[in-house]
Amino acid sequence: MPTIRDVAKHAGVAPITVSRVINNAEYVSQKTRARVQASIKELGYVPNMLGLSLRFKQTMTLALVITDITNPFWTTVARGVEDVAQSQGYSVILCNTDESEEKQEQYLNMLLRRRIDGILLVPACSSPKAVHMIQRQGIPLVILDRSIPDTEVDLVTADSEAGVYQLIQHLLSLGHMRITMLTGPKTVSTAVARANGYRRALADAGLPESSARIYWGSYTQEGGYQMTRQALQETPRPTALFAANNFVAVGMLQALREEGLRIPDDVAIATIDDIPSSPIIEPFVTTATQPAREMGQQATELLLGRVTGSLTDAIQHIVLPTKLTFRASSGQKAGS
Amino acid sequence: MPTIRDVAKHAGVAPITVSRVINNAEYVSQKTRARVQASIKELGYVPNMLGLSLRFKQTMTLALVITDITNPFWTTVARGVEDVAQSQGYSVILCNTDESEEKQEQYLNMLLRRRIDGILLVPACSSPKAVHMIQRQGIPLVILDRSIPDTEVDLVTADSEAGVYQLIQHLLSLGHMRITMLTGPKTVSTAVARANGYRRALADAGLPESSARIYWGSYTQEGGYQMTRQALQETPRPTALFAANNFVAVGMLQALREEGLRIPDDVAIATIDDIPSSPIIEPFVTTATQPAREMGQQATELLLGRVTGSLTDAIQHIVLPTKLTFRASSGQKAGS
DNA sequence: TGCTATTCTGGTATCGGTACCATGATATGC
DNA sequence: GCATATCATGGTACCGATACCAGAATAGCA
Repeated sequence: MPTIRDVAKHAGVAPITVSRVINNAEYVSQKTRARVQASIKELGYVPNMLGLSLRFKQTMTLALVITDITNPFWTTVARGVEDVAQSQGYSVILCNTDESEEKQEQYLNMLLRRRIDGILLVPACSSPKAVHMIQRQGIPLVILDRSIPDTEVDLVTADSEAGVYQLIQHLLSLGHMRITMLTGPKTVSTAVARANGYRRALADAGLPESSARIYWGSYTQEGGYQMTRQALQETPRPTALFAANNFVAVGMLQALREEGLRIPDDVAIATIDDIPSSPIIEPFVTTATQPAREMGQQATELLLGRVTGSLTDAIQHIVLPTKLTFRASSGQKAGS
Repeated sequence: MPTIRDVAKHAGVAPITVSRVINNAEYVSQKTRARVQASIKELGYVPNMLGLSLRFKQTMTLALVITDITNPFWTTVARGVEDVAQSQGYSVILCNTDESEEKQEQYLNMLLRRRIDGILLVPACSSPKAVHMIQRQGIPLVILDRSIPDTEVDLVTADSEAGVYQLIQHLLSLGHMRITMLTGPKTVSTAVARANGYRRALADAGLPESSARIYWGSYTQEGGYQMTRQALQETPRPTALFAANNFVAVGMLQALREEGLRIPDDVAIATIDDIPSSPIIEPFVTTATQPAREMGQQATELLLGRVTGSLTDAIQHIVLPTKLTFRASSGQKAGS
């Protein structure tokens, strides 16, 4: 692969002159410019970014560290990230941690060695260790979706606590008095926030704390299935179930189908984030949807602000509203 | 950010000695090793890969250039790619072309400047221009999913032609004589291959060429909707519709729902690749599914074989079988 | 013609690693 | 005690770009 020196030799000039031609700098005569351009074309020369990256300490690369790209929510976030990055000339390296702290640490170490310009991180756990490691190296960092306690870091989340609050209020207004919450692990901030939204809605409705029924599990289909099985054992049976994420909702629906329970007649349900729905039927489940693409875009814009230095304000916490959609699964007529 | 020279100075040794400690090379005394490791820790030193990349001309980076990560098929492919790459120490840069040749070219130029080690490409068009540009630079390249005519290049595809053939055979065996094919643009090889599978099945069943009804559109929901609207105008109306990809199928279902046509009683349907299906109902649509994750994995293994030089065989064309699933939408009982 | 201003071109150093070779220090064998 | 082998360490150069400064060529003007 030819270098700038090969081109220079071929054109009978100095490397720096070729550089000036490439970058459209002033002070290159028409004759020289044409000769150099001919040489570039003939040799198929492509400038090597690595030299520049080494010299000027910027790689024009960001990293997106998420739990799993096959979750449609993260897919959409990723698309938002890539769009904004691309529009400003940055590339995005994709990393899947599968919620494993070990995998996350491996990835982060690799990213630091690569001297990428900034990191978008969905933390696999609530420990601030990873954040401190990145901050110590002075790499701009934006945390996505989940917060980390007692940590000064830019953050972009959706207000799922409010989403849950409103949906629980909605269920209460439909007369449900026994609403059970199925959420994620206590180490994941969104799982805790959503449980809090649930508790707050009950309290504001004047219900005693003891009326709260919360199951802590994993944010997976299997977790949703297990928690639903347990929740249905309660006597009296809950009249409504709330799934704290879309995978939990899928497991919940599976368990309800196996039990032969009708929705919403036997049990009403609601959830956070849409579940995949077949185009042959009307979407069915009442949800509070997080604006995934917008989260990706805003997080990337914030990160690039830090990277380029155009943004020097204090730490930001951007909270985007969720979008409520009331459908048949909660017992309400669709569209209302 | 400290360099190897900073660490060397701090530990009172030469940079090369620090290098030896980092790489666990022989011939470093215990005492020196301990002192250097202490300095590394104290300074928070992280080696800079850029120096190595520049020197040894490898960046340990691959690129995945697809049309759109929000399509679940590509998402799954991407996951397969990332898994294999990660296991061998490579990172993956993600690029969405949105089927635009211009965007593709921009991305490829950027990737060449980055001196990435290899490219996985889903071509936005059937022109061999992009392939030639990459091959001229000597960058290993594997084409995914779509072939490019008259071009010598490694290729990983699914045998969707055979999948279509079998599904059409299946529809014929159920007595359908008027089957209409809704496919993608003529410039996309899979759209052509799937049309060919359709024609071959008709021919082998002894039907005249004139019995073929093929609509060429775009591989999108909108395309599927438009083509279905047109197809339903035919008299006599088709008794079965075949959608050449999952997005087309979604548009098709939408149009059929609007027309109030029942599946399979009024019209039978089948498609390539699963469409998202709600967990509240049984999966419904008869499909030939492409093994997306495996395609990503095999393509990446092939690519890394070329990158590392461990694979020097002739050009390969890996064709993976599709998986047939007969469900209710074709008029057959589920599971049979 | 001589002087200055402008245009054009190039030499050298640098970014952060490691390969290569050289050299000094210590251990081993007879 | 001396030759040789092994261990331990360091100096220099290089990968491919461009910044910085220097200097040469030309143009403009009195």
